[in-house]
Amino acid sequence: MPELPEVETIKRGLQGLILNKKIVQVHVLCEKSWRGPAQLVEGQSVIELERRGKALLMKLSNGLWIMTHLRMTGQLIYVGDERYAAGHPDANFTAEMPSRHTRIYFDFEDGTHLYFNDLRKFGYMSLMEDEDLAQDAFLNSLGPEPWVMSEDDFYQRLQRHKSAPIKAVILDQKVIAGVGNIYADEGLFLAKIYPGRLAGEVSRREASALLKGLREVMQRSIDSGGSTMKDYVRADGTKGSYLEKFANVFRREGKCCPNCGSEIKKTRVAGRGTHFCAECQK
DNA sequence: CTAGGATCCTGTCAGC
DNA sequence: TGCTGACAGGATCCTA
Repeated sequence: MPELPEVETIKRGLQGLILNKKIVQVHVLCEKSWRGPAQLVEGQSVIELERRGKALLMKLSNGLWIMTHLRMTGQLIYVGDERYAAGHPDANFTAEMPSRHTRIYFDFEDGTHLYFNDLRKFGYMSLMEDEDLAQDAFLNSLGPEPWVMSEDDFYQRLQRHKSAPIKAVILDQKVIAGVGNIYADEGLFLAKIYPGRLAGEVSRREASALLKGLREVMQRSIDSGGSTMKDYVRADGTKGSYLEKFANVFRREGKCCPNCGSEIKKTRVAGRGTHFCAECQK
């Protein structure tokens, strides 16, 4: 689930909560979810947080890094006097920690905790040295961040995958970093491009609109605080969804297109659930 | 090199 | 109620 805006939200949220706090113990409840000698983390503190695409990097005081990839169902939950939960939105946001989906957690010196939960165990935390980071296959193959890439570069990259559906191409992290299923659908909607169109059929002008659309919807998500506990549980206690804050089509099948009023459809493109307006997106 | 499908894992939901 | 299959906000590995 967590795509670029969600990871950015986590990064910003944790910034004020865990920075420079000494980690006294690491609990690895699921071996699959952790890579590296966990004891090297104990006694250290997080001195810096970074994000690359959908990966979160925590730099430790001893120079090592913890790279976290949340994949489909990962979430990070900080519990202290205040609680901060972000990532894949589900009932764990408000549940007692650790829960049965907690894979790893950290105890800080001040008695607070950080929990890494991941229902499907696709995500992981990896302890790395500078050298490992420099050689990491995933990080090295990442395409540029949406705000860094030029429109020309984006168009050229699309042209390298002429016979794949445009949606499949923008989901490819080697093409552009951080786009996942939600923002792919939303960006294509804003650019008025049908997700199944072959990338080779996308014009230079449309590519430009698509890059702008992706930036716009991601920025809107980041500005409104991504997926956190706050919007999962509304002030009145009812369950909300952060998608309400920016989504025009995602998980809105059967509802009205905010643009033209016709019915939003759901189909499959590139093996993924895909939402679009057949009137607006050609 | 690209494109497409299976795969990792757990849970939920629709349909019988 | 209980079973079965489809599907899920991701990325990799394998094959053609």
